[in-house]
Amino acid sequence: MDSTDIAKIAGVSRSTVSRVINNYANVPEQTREKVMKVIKEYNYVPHASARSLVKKKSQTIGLFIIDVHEKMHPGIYNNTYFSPFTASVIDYANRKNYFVLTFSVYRYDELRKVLDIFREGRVDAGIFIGVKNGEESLQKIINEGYKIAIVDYEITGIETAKNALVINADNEGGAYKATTYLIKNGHKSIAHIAGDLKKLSGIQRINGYRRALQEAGLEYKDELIFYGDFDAESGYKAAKEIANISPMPTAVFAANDSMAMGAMEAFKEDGIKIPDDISIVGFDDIELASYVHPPLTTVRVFLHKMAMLATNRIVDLIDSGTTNCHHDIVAVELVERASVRALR
Amino acid sequence: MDSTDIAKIAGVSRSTVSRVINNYANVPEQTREKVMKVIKEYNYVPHASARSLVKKKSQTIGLFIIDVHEKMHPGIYNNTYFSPFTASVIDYANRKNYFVLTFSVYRYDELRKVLDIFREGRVDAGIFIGVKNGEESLQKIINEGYKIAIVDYEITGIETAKNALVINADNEGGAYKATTYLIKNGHKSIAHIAGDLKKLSGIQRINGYRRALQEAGLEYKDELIFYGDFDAESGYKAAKEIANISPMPTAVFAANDSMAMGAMEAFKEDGIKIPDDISIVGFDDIELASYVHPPLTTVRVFLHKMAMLATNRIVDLIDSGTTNCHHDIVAVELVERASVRALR
DNA sequence: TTGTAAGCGTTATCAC
DNA sequence: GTGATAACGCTTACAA
Repeated sequence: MDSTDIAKIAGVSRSTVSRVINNYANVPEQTREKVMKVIKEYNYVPHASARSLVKKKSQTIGLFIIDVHEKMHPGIYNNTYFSPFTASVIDYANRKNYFVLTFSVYRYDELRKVLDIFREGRVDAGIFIGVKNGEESLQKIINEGYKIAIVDYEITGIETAKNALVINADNEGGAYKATTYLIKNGHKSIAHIAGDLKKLSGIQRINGYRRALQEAGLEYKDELIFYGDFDAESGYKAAKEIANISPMPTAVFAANDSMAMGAMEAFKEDGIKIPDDISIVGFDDIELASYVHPPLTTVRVFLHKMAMLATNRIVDLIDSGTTNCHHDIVAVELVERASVRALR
Repeated sequence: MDSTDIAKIAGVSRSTVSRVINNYANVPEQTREKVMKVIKEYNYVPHASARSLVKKKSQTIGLFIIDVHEKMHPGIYNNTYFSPFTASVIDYANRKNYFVLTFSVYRYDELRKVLDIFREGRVDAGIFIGVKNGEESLQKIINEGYKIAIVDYEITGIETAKNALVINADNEGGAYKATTYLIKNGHKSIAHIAGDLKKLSGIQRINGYRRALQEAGLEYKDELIFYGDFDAESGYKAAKEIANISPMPTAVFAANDSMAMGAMEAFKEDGIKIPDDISIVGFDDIELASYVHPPLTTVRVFLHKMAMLATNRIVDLIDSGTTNCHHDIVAVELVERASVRALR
């Protein structure tokens, strides 16, 4: 059942069918109804490929979840972290009549294949999350002029990036808040479990920690920084080391909740009580954070809001063609739970 | 940069370029190399729409997450439950060179739009999860002959469904195991918080509960059945009612973990200790289950395995064209944690 | 207002 | 082996 058939049955030409389908102004109500009746009757829908071939528009946006881990447990993809982001992107895109093609990238070399997806014309734009800062394959995509929105990223070479926009959480501010919160609670020796410093959020969070210390007149000590990778296991390892410091720091600021939870587990194993013996603050406020014991004090990131911004902005970019290169910074908020103790 | 350009530069015809791209046998190594060189040099990739137009194949499968709730908190999509399923589908599909178009359906009437996605030729096949049993819109899709795999569903009218396959967890067996486990632990008065009985899993789980009771010679009592909808809130409400029964049942089998956790919260509020005062078993083994206190004893469903089966089966169906209508039942396993107490 | 015809970028058929 | 040529199903000038 294609437009030719519909045209024949309705007694008009293919062009007229097309005009009706596309809601052209210059078709009289009478013919419109006549054609619509046949369209409804035969459940005619224009073929997507034929349409995008001529319109040069696929009406779909690509969602690229980059989830690379040092050691990959093959077959186990537990990136529940991206779940609210993904769900929101799909929802907002669908609302604006866009389809979403989702990809998971588990190794950086797979990112090269992503470029071809754009070249094939399979997507009109892309949304990226989880990319390490300055990633070469991504820069290539930007340089070829494809429209993309990136979460947790910093675009270099701004003049070439007329079609790239960026959405970040206020990582620096959040880390500052978290650390300051610990300081206000009387903590003076605060360790930091840093995240993956190849990611913008990793860098910004350690910076916020540092600034809070400095502004409070506390010394930033290298031996209190533990380099993780945002995974729980690295938080666990860091905590094992922290437990061996004497005197032990009274508090830990972890760059995300997963590492905070890994650390909690390690402390628990060693008989170190939270928050009695050590306080801990995380970042992200993932679903689990409120379920662990004690419930984790953390910095809430509004991933769904970031998804909304990314999607709406990129759709605007496609639809309007404007090269209004945005950089959004989404506010975060400290959520106090029970993993921090006030000293003295 | 299209095939015409490549052809011109390489000094051959479009047909030859096509033959090279598609790895046809009858092109000599020399021309192949000559053409490939140009293709590489100009990063030529065939246009997806043009290709699927003529091949009548989009090389993408649709993933439809049906997530309808009675009362929808607008804008908040917390379906972390589907996350491992989604991630696995995408991964397995990508491995077999398929793309995945994902949709979330939050209201049943939106399901009608899904049919058009098939008609548009946007997807070669679809995978559905979360549909209520016998859903009309889905039956329509099946009847029009589209290739689909459904999770948690029962296909009626088997002769018309040559292209539909089904993947289910062993819900009945799992519920039987869970209930029997409680019985073996000395429980005789076991309440059941049923799930959404419009879903196959809801029905099968209550059936397994019933069979376990019967085989143990225990009476199935209507007043011990509480009708929920798989959401935490309904579990919470059920527990509030259970707490008022006297004598209170010594155990509860909830048809999923969310309801079990809702129930735990309610019991906690009422000062009812788990497992001291009441034992509880859930179903699914979602990530949270091991983090709540006490850690929840539950029945593990291998969603990623079901995703793998669904994806591989549907890809086979597309590629081979065979109408080998499968019905898989994926085994489940009881995971003992700390929410059940042995009586006496 | 409507129809004819060209074109979107491929692949498939058929000669040569 | 390779190159015309005709589809694939649609939109869009252009003509009428």
